Amino acid sequence: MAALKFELQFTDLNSKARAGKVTTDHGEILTPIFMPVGTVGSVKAVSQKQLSEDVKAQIILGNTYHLYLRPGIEVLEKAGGLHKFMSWDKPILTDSGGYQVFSLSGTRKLTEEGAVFQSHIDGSKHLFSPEIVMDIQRSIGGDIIMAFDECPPGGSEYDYAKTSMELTHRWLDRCFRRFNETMDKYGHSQNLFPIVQGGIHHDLRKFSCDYISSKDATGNAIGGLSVGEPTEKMYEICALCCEHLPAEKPRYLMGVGTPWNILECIALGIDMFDCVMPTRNGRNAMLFTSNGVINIDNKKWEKDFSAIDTGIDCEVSNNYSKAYLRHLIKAKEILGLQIASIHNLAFYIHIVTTAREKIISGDFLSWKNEMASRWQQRL
RNA sequence: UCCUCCUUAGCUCAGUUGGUUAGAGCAUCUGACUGUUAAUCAGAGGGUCAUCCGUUCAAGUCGGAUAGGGGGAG
Repeated sequence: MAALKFELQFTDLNSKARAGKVTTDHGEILTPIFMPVGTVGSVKAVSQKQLSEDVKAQIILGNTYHLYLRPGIEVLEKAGGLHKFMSWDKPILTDSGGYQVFSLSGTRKLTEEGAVFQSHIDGSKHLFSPEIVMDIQRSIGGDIIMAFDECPPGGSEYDYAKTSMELTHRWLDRCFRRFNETMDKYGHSQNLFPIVQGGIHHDLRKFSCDYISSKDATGNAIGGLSVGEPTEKMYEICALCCEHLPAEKPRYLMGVGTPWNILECIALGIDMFDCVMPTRNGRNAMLFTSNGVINIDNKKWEKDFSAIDTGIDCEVSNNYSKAYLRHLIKAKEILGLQIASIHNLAFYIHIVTTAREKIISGDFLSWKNEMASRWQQRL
Protein backbone atom coordinates (compact mmCIF):
# COMPACT_ATOMS: atom_id res chain seq x y z
CA MET A 1 0.00 0.00 0.00
CA ALA A 2 1.80 3.07 -1.27
CA ALA A 3 0.82 6.59 -2.19
CA LEU A 4 0.51 7.48 -5.83
CA LYS A 5 3.82 8.08 -7.59
CA PHE A 6 4.46 10.05 -10.73
CA GLU A 7 7.49 9.53 -12.89
CA LEU A 8 8.15 12.14 -15.53
CA GLN A 9 9.63 10.10 -18.35
CA PHE A 10 9.99 12.43 -21.32
CA THR A 11 9.52 16.12 -21.94
CA ASP A 12 8.91 17.39 -25.44
CA LEU A 13 11.58 19.84 -26.62
CA ASN A 14 9.24 21.88 -28.81
CA SER A 15 6.26 22.17 -26.48
CA LYS A 16 5.34 21.64 -22.84
CA ALA A 17 4.06 18.14 -23.55
CA ARG A 18 5.20 15.37 -21.25
CA ALA A 19 5.07 11.61 -21.06
CA GLY A 20 4.94 10.02 -17.66
CA LYS A 21 3.88 7.12 -15.53
CA VAL A 22 1.48 7.23 -12.61
CA THR A 23 1.72 4.31 -10.23
CA THR A 24 -1.19 3.39 -7.97
CA ASP A 25 -2.01 0.33 -5.92
CA HIS A 26 -4.26 -0.75 -8.77
CA GLY A 27 -1.56 -0.48 -11.39
CA GLU A 28 0.18 1.95 -13.66
CA ILE A 29 -1.21 4.66 -15.86
CA LEU A 30 0.85 5.89 -18.77
CA THR A 31 0.35 9.57 -19.47
CA PRO A 32 -0.95 11.56 -21.19
CA ILE A 33 -4.13 9.63 -20.52
CA PHE A 34 -7.84 9.97 -21.15
CA MET A 35 -10.13 8.58 -18.46
CA PRO A 36 -13.59 7.36 -19.48
CA VAL A 37 -16.37 8.70 -17.28
CA GLY A 38 -18.34 6.09 -15.37
CA THR A 39 -20.60 8.26 -13.29
CA VAL A 40 -22.71 5.72 -11.44
CA GLY A 41 -20.24 2.85 -11.51
CA SER A 42 -20.80 2.27 -15.19
CA VAL A 43 -19.25 3.78 -18.28
CA LYS A 44 -22.59 4.07 -20.03
CA ALA A 45 -23.19 1.28 -22.54
CA VAL A 46 -19.69 -0.19 -22.10
CA SER A 47 -18.88 -3.26 -20.03
CA GLN A 48 -15.78 -3.57 -17.90
CA LYS A 49 -14.42 -6.24 -20.22
CA GLN A 50 -14.96 -4.00 -23.24
CA LEU A 51 -13.26 -1.14 -21.38
CA SER A 52 -10.20 -3.29 -20.78
CA GLU A 53 -9.98 -5.16 -24.03
CA ASP A 54 -11.52 -2.93 -26.70
CA VAL A 55 -11.17 0.58 -25.33
CA LYS A 56 -7.92 -0.22 -23.47
CA ALA A 57 -8.85 2.12 -20.66
CA GLN A 58 -6.24 2.38 -17.91
CA ILE A 59 -8.36 4.25 -15.38
CA ILE A 60 -12.01 5.30 -15.16
CA LEU A 61 -14.04 7.83 -13.21
CA GLY A 62 -16.86 7.52 -10.74
CA ASN A 63 -18.97 10.30 -9.29
CA THR A 64 -19.45 10.94 -5.59
CA TYR A 65 -22.77 12.74 -5.94
CA HIS A 66 -24.33 10.01 -8.02
CA LEU A 67 -22.90 7.03 -6.14
CA TYR A 68 -23.87 8.57 -2.81
CA LEU A 69 -27.49 8.90 -3.94
CA ARG A 70 -27.52 5.51 -5.59
CA PRO A 71 -26.68 2.79 -4.65
CA GLY A 72 -25.60 4.63 -1.49
CA ILE A 73 -22.61 4.39 0.82
CA GLU A 74 -23.90 1.46 2.82
CA VAL A 75 -24.04 -0.74 -0.26
CA LEU A 76 -20.62 0.36 -1.47
CA GLU A 77 -19.02 -0.32 1.91
CA LYS A 78 -20.66 -3.68 2.20
CA ALA A 79 -19.44 -4.50 -1.30
CA GLY A 80 -15.90 -3.69 -0.22
CA GLY A 81 -15.63 -0.51 -2.26
CA LEU A 82 -16.37 0.47 -5.82
CA HIS A 83 -13.59 -1.62 -7.37
CA LYS A 84 -15.05 -4.83 -6.03
CA PHE A 85 -18.63 -3.70 -6.46
CA MET A 86 -18.18 -3.15 -10.18
CA SER A 87 -15.45 -5.74 -10.77
CA TRP A 88 -12.86 -3.26 -12.00
CA ASP A 89 -9.36 -3.85 -10.71
CA LYS A 90 -7.64 -0.96 -12.45
CA PRO A 91 -7.42 2.53 -10.98
CA ILE A 92 -10.53 4.61 -10.30
CA LEU A 93 -10.78 8.35 -9.80
CA THR A 94 -13.87 9.77 -8.15
CA ASP A 95 -15.06 13.28 -8.76
CA SER A 96 -16.29 15.01 -5.65
CA GLY A 97 -19.69 16.22 -6.75
CA GLY A 98 -18.53 19.82 -6.89
CA TYR A 99 -19.50 19.96 -10.52
CA GLN A 100 -22.97 18.66 -9.72
CA VAL A 101 -23.43 21.43 -7.19
CA PHE A 102 -22.68 23.79 -10.06
CA SER A 103 -24.67 22.07 -12.79
CA LEU A 104 -27.69 21.36 -10.60
CA SER A 105 -27.68 24.92 -9.33
CA GLY A 106 -31.43 25.15 -9.58
CA THR A 107 -31.88 23.36 -6.30
CA ARG A 108 -28.67 24.12 -4.41
CA LYS A 109 -27.92 26.38 -1.47
CA LEU A 110 -24.31 27.29 -0.84
CA THR A 111 -23.04 28.17 2.62
CA GLU A 112 -19.66 28.24 4.32
CA GLU A 113 -20.45 24.83 5.74
CA GLY A 114 -21.13 23.27 2.36
CA ALA A 115 -23.82 22.82 -0.26
CA VAL A 116 -27.38 21.78 0.42
CA PHE A 117 -28.97 20.25 -2.63
CA GLN A 118 -31.98 18.22 -3.59
CA SER A 119 -31.69 14.74 -4.98
CA HIS A 120 -32.66 14.58 -8.64
CA ILE A 121 -34.03 11.11 -7.90
CA ASP A 122 -36.53 11.73 -5.10
CA GLY A 123 -36.17 15.40 -4.21
CA SER A 124 -34.77 14.67 -0.76
CA LYS A 125 -32.44 17.28 0.74
CA HIS A 126 -28.77 16.52 1.41
CA LEU A 127 -25.73 18.40 2.67
CA PHE A 128 -22.32 18.04 1.08
CA SER A 129 -19.54 19.51 3.17
CA PRO A 130 -15.82 18.97 2.58
CA GLU A 131 -15.76 16.50 5.49
CA ILE A 132 -18.80 14.57 4.28
CA VAL A 133 -17.46 14.40 0.74
CA MET A 134 -14.11 13.06 1.99
CA ASP A 135 -15.89 10.43 4.06
CA ILE A 136 -18.02 9.38 1.13
CA GLN A 137 -15.00 9.11 -1.14
CA ARG A 138 -13.22 7.04 1.49
CA SER A 139 -16.18 4.69 1.37
CA ILE A 140 -16.24 4.56 -2.40
CA GLY A 141 -12.54 3.81 -2.37
CA GLY A 142 -11.20 5.53 -5.47
CA ASP A 143 -7.43 5.53 -5.96
CA ILE A 144 -7.62 9.23 -6.67
CA ILE A 145 -10.27 11.34 -4.96
CA MET A 146 -11.07 14.95 -5.64
CA ALA A 147 -11.41 17.93 -3.34
CA PHE A 148 -14.86 19.37 -2.88
CA ASP A 149 -14.90 22.62 -4.82
CA GLU A 150 -17.32 25.12 -6.25
CA CYS A 151 -17.24 25.33 -10.02
CA PRO A 152 -18.50 28.75 -11.12
CA PRO A 153 -19.89 29.33 -14.63
CA GLY A 154 -17.44 30.20 -17.40
CA GLY A 155 -18.12 33.89 -17.73
CA SER A 156 -18.10 34.65 -14.01
CA GLU A 157 -17.15 38.19 -13.01
CA TYR A 158 -13.99 38.82 -11.06
CA ASP A 159 -15.65 39.33 -7.71
CA TYR A 160 -17.73 36.19 -7.91
CA ALA A 161 -14.81 34.12 -9.20
CA LYS A 162 -12.65 35.44 -6.34
CA THR A 163 -15.23 34.76 -3.64
CA SER A 164 -15.86 31.32 -5.06
CA MET A 165 -12.15 30.52 -5.27
CA GLU A 166 -11.59 31.58 -1.70
CA LEU A 167 -14.44 29.37 -0.54
CA THR A 168 -12.94 26.49 -2.53
CA HIS A 169 -9.59 27.11 -0.81
CA ARG A 170 -11.14 27.09 2.65
CA TRP A 171 -12.97 23.93 1.74
CA LEU A 172 -9.69 22.51 0.50
CA ASP A 173 -8.08 22.99 3.90
CA ARG A 174 -10.98 21.12 5.45
CA CYS A 175 -10.74 18.38 2.82
CA PHE A 176 -7.09 17.76 3.59
CA ARG A 177 -7.65 17.88 7.34
CA ARG A 178 -10.40 15.28 7.12
CA PHE A 179 -8.50 13.24 4.58
CA ASN A 180 -5.44 13.09 6.82
CA GLU A 181 -7.53 12.19 9.87
CA THR A 182 -9.10 9.22 8.14
CA MET A 183 -7.77 5.97 6.77
CA ASP A 184 -7.90 4.06 3.54
CA LYS A 185 -10.65 1.49 3.93
CA TYR A 186 -9.89 -1.28 1.52
CA GLY A 187 -6.15 -1.91 1.73
CA HIS A 188 -5.11 0.34 -1.12
CA SER A 189 -3.86 3.88 -0.96
CA GLN A 190 -6.13 6.82 -1.76
CA ASN A 191 -4.82 10.15 -3.03
CA LEU A 192 -6.49 13.51 -2.70
CA PHE A 193 -6.08 15.89 -5.62
CA PRO A 194 -6.80 19.58 -5.00
CA ILE A 195 -8.47 21.67 -7.70
CA VAL A 196 -7.38 25.03 -9.07
CA GLN A 197 -10.20 27.53 -9.58
CA GLY A 198 -10.25 31.26 -10.34
CA GLY A 199 -12.34 31.52 -13.50
CA ILE A 200 -10.72 33.26 -16.42
CA HIS A 201 -8.82 35.74 -14.27
CA HIS A 202 -5.04 35.40 -14.42
CA ASP A 203 -4.14 36.66 -10.99
CA LEU A 204 -6.81 34.49 -9.36
CA ARG A 205 -5.62 31.44 -11.23
CA LYS A 206 -2.00 32.10 -10.34
CA PHE A 207 -2.96 32.61 -6.70
CA SER A 208 -5.01 29.43 -6.75
CA CYS A 209 -2.18 27.43 -8.33
CA ASP A 210 0.20 28.56 -5.63
CA TYR A 211 -2.32 27.75 -2.92
CA ILE A 212 -3.06 24.35 -4.37
CA SER A 213 0.64 23.58 -4.86
CA SER A 214 1.39 24.36 -1.23
CA LYS A 215 -0.66 21.32 -0.26
CA ASP A 216 2.04 19.14 -1.80
CA ALA A 217 -0.54 16.64 -3.01
CA THR A 218 0.44 13.67 -5.17
CA GLY A 219 -1.30 15.30 -8.13
CA ASN A 220 -3.13 18.51 -9.02
CA ALA A 221 -6.27 19.27 -10.97
CA ILE A 222 -7.50 22.25 -12.93
CA GLY A 223 -11.22 22.82 -12.66
CA GLY A 224 -13.64 25.45 -13.85
CA LEU A 225 -12.65 25.24 -17.51
CA SER A 226 -14.74 24.29 -20.53
CA VAL A 227 -17.76 25.59 -18.65
CA GLY A 228 -18.83 28.19 -21.17
CA GLU A 229 -15.77 30.38 -21.65
CA PRO A 230 -14.31 30.78 -25.18
CA THR A 231 -11.96 27.98 -26.17
CA GLU A 232 -9.01 30.33 -26.58
CA LYS A 233 -9.56 31.51 -23.01
CA MET A 234 -9.51 27.92 -21.87
CA TYR A 235 -6.12 27.35 -23.54
CA GLU A 236 -4.80 30.59 -22.10
CA ILE A 237 -5.82 29.69 -18.55
CA CYS A 238 -4.69 26.11 -18.99
CA ALA A 239 -1.24 27.29 -20.09
CA LEU A 240 -1.01 29.64 -17.14
CA CYS A 241 -1.99 26.92 -14.70
CA CYS A 242 0.53 24.48 -16.15
CA GLU A 243 3.25 27.06 -15.65
CA HIS A 244 2.34 27.53 -12.02
CA LEU A 245 1.69 23.95 -10.99
CA PRO A 246 4.64 21.73 -10.04
CA ALA A 247 6.20 19.85 -12.94
CA GLU A 248 6.91 16.74 -10.90
CA LYS A 249 3.24 16.07 -10.18
CA PRO A 250 0.61 14.92 -12.66
CA ARG A 251 -1.71 17.66 -13.92
CA TYR A 252 -5.34 16.76 -14.47
CA LEU A 253 -7.56 19.01 -16.57
CA MET A 254 -11.11 18.23 -15.51
CA GLY A 255 -13.88 17.75 -18.04
CA VAL A 256 -11.93 18.45 -21.23
CA GLY A 257 -12.79 17.94 -24.00
CA THR A 258 -12.84 17.47 -27.76
CA PRO A 259 -9.97 15.46 -29.29
CA TRP A 260 -8.44 18.70 -30.49
CA ASN A 261 -8.82 20.35 -27.05
CA ILE A 262 -6.92 17.39 -25.64
CA LEU A 263 -4.03 17.64 -28.11
CA GLU A 264 -3.73 21.37 -27.50
CA CYS A 265 -3.73 20.88 -23.74
CA ILE A 266 -1.23 18.04 -23.89
CA ALA A 267 1.04 20.53 -25.64
CA LEU A 268 0.52 22.87 -22.70
CA GLY A 269 1.58 20.26 -20.15
CA ILE A 270 -1.58 18.42 -19.11
CA ASP A 271 -1.25 14.73 -18.25
CA MET A 272 -4.77 13.57 -17.46
CA PHE A 273 -8.16 14.22 -19.03
CA ASP A 274 -11.73 13.08 -18.63
CA CYS A 275 -14.79 13.99 -20.57
CA VAL A 276 -18.29 12.79 -21.17
CA MET A 277 -18.13 13.70 -24.84
CA PRO A 278 -17.04 10.40 -26.41
CA THR A 279 -19.77 8.45 -24.66
CA ARG A 280 -22.59 10.99 -24.65
CA ASN A 281 -22.03 12.17 -28.19
CA GLY A 282 -21.54 8.58 -29.30
CA ARG A 283 -24.98 7.74 -27.96
CA ASN A 284 -26.23 10.71 -29.94
CA ALA A 285 -24.82 9.32 -33.20
CA MET A 286 -21.68 11.49 -33.37
CA LEU A 287 -18.53 9.53 -34.10
CA PHE A 288 -14.98 10.79 -33.72
CA THR A 289 -12.81 9.07 -36.30
CA SER A 290 -9.37 9.28 -37.85
CA ASN A 291 -11.01 11.01 -40.80
CA GLY A 292 -13.01 13.53 -38.85
CA VAL A 293 -16.41 13.72 -37.22
CA ILE A 294 -19.26 11.82 -38.79
CA ASN A 295 -22.94 11.74 -38.01
CA ILE A 296 -23.65 8.04 -38.35
CA ASP A 297 -27.37 8.83 -38.41
CA ASN A 298 -27.08 10.23 -41.93
CA LYS A 299 -28.56 8.31 -44.83
CA LYS A 300 -25.28 8.64 -46.72
CA TRP A 301 -23.87 5.81 -44.59
CA GLU A 302 -26.81 3.51 -45.34
CA LYS A 303 -24.83 1.39 -47.80
CA ASP A 304 -21.30 2.22 -46.72
CA PHE A 305 -19.98 -1.15 -45.68
CA SER A 306 -16.49 0.09 -44.86
CA ALA A 307 -15.23 -0.18 -41.29
CA ILE A 308 -16.11 2.50 -38.77
CA ASP A 309 -12.42 3.36 -38.42
CA THR A 310 -9.39 1.40 -39.55
CA GLY A 311 -7.04 4.11 -38.33
CA ILE A 312 -7.09 2.95 -34.72
CA ASP A 313 -6.28 -0.29 -32.93
CA CYS A 314 -9.76 -1.39 -31.90
CA GLU A 315 -11.41 -4.56 -33.03
CA VAL A 316 -14.88 -3.07 -32.70
CA SER A 317 -14.01 -0.06 -34.88
CA ASN A 318 -12.18 -2.24 -37.38
CA ASN A 319 -14.81 -4.94 -37.75
CA TYR A 320 -18.23 -3.33 -37.77
CA SER A 321 -19.27 -1.30 -40.78
CA LYS A 322 -20.70 2.18 -40.85
CA ALA A 323 -23.84 0.83 -42.54
CA TYR A 324 -24.35 -1.72 -39.77
CA LEU A 325 -23.79 0.81 -37.01
CA ARG A 326 -26.15 3.26 -38.71
CA HIS A 327 -28.76 0.55 -38.94
CA LEU A 328 -28.41 -0.25 -35.24
CA ILE A 329 -28.61 3.41 -34.23
CA LYS A 330 -31.63 4.02 -36.46
CA ALA A 331 -33.31 0.92 -35.09
CA LYS A 332 -32.53 2.10 -31.56
CA GLU A 333 -30.76 -1.15 -30.84
CA ILE A 334 -28.72 -1.15 -27.64
CA LEU A 335 -25.77 -2.67 -29.48
CA GLY A 336 -25.53 0.53 -31.54
CA LEU A 337 -24.96 2.59 -28.41
CA GLN A 338 -22.36 0.10 -27.26
CA ILE A 339 -20.43 0.13 -30.52
CA ALA A 340 -20.55 3.92 -30.85
CA SER A 341 -19.39 4.39 -27.26
CA ILE A 342 -16.62 1.82 -27.51
CA HIS A 343 -15.39 3.27 -30.77
CA ASN A 344 -15.34 6.87 -29.53
CA LEU A 345 -13.56 5.91 -26.32
CA ALA A 346 -11.05 3.81 -28.25
CA PHE A 347 -10.46 6.79 -30.52
CA TYR A 348 -9.82 9.08 -27.55
CA ILE A 349 -7.44 6.55 -26.02
CA HIS A 350 -5.76 6.18 -29.40
CA ILE A 351 -5.23 9.94 -29.54
CA VAL A 352 -3.55 10.14 -26.14
CA THR A 353 -1.46 7.00 -26.54
CA THR A 354 -0.25 8.15 -29.93
CA ALA A 355 0.51 11.55 -28.42
CA ARG A 356 2.59 9.75 -25.82
CA GLU A 357 4.49 7.81 -28.47
CA LYS A 358 5.14 10.97 -30.43
CA ILE A 359 6.36 12.82 -27.34
CA ILE A 360 8.78 9.99 -26.69
CA SER A 361 9.95 9.80 -30.30
CA GLY A 362 10.29 13.57 -30.49
CA ASP A 363 7.76 14.41 -33.20
CA PHE A 364 4.79 15.40 -31.15
CA LEU A 365 4.25 18.83 -32.67
CA SER A 366 4.59 17.76 -36.28
CA TRP A 367 2.21 14.88 -35.66
CA LYS A 368 -0.23 17.25 -33.95
CA ASN A 369 -0.11 19.58 -36.96
CA GLU A 370 -0.68 16.62 -39.26
CA MET A 371 -3.75 15.70 -37.20
CA ALA A 372 -5.06 19.24 -37.57
CA SER A 373 -4.88 19.12 -41.34
CA ARG A 374 -6.25 15.58 -41.44
CA TRP A 375 -9.30 16.55 -39.42
CA GLN A 376 -9.69 19.84 -41.28
CA GLN A 377 -12.29 21.06 -38.90
CA ARG A 378 -10.69 20.83 -35.50
CA LEU A 379 -12.68 18.27 -33.62
C1' U B 1 -71.44 -6.11 -64.35
C1' C B 2 -73.51 -3.87 -59.94
C1' C B 3 -73.16 -1.92 -54.80
C1' U B 4 -70.09 0.34 -51.23
C1' C B 5 -65.88 2.61 -48.99
C1' C B 6 -61.12 4.91 -49.69
C1' U B 7 -57.31 8.43 -52.20
C1' U B 8 -54.15 14.80 -47.73
C1' A B 9 -45.89 15.33 -46.80
C1' G B 10 -41.23 9.92 -48.50
C1' C B 11 -44.55 6.49 -44.92
C1' U B 12 -48.97 6.03 -41.47
C1' C B 13 -52.73 9.23 -40.57
C1' A B 14 -55.58 14.05 -38.18
C1' G B 15 -58.35 17.83 -40.46
C1' U B 16 -64.48 20.49 -36.37
C1' U B 17 -71.31 22.75 -38.99
C1' G B 18 -67.41 24.84 -46.22
C1' G B 19 -64.04 30.39 -43.64
C1' U B 20 -56.67 33.26 -42.38
C1' U B 21 -50.18 31.10 -44.47
C1' A B 22 -53.59 22.40 -44.35
C1' G B 23 -51.32 19.62 -39.05
C1' A B 24 -48.98 15.27 -36.20
C1' G B 25 -45.81 11.03 -35.58
C1' C B 26 -42.08 8.55 -38.12
C1' A B 27 -38.50 9.38 -42.07
C1' U B 28 -34.83 13.12 -44.26
C1' C B 29 -31.39 17.05 -43.14
C1' U B 30 -29.02 20.61 -39.72
C1' G B 31 -27.40 22.31 -34.95
C1' A B 32 -26.23 21.45 -29.77
C1' C B 33 -23.83 18.15 -26.26
C1' U B 34 -16.77 19.26 -22.63
C1' G B 35 -15.33 16.99 -13.72
C1' U B 36 -23.24 12.77 -17.34
C1' U B 37 -30.29 14.35 -14.12
C1' A B 38 -29.03 13.54 -21.61
C1' A B 39 -29.98 6.03 -26.01
C1' U B 40 -31.26 13.45 -25.14
C1' C B 41 -32.69 18.33 -26.77
C1' A B 42 -33.57 22.16 -30.45
C1' G B 43 -34.61 23.51 -35.40
C1' A B 44 -35.36 23.16 -40.84
C1' G B 45 -37.02 21.38 -45.44
C1' G B 46 -40.97 18.68 -47.57
C1' G B 47 -48.20 18.94 -49.81
C1' U B 48 -51.45 21.59 -57.49
C1' C B 49 -55.27 17.78 -50.44
C1' A B 50 -55.63 11.47 -56.99
C1' U B 51 -57.34 14.13 -61.73
C1' C B 52 -60.93 17.08 -64.27
C1' C B 53 -65.61 19.74 -64.33
C1' G B 54 -69.22 22.11 -61.38
C1' U B 55 -71.98 24.69 -56.91
C1' U B 56 -70.41 28.93 -53.82
C1' C B 57 -68.14 35.41 -52.04
C1' A B 58 -65.12 31.14 -50.38
C1' A B 59 -63.97 23.87 -51.53
C1' G B 60 -59.21 19.21 -48.43
C1' U B 61 -64.47 19.64 -46.76
C1' C B 62 -70.59 19.78 -51.10
C1' G B 63 -72.11 17.46 -56.27
C1' G B 64 -70.68 14.80 -60.85
C1' A B 65 -67.26 12.22 -64.06
C1' U B 66 -62.59 9.65 -64.65
C1' A B 67 -58.33 6.85 -62.71
C1' G B 68 -56.20 3.75 -58.97
C1' G B 69 -57.08 0.73 -54.58
C1' G B 70 -60.05 -2.06 -50.51
C1' G B 71 -64.53 -4.82 -49.31
C1' G B 72 -69.16 -7.09 -50.81
C1' A B 73 -72.93 -9.21 -54.40
C1' G B 74 -73.26 -11.93 -58.88
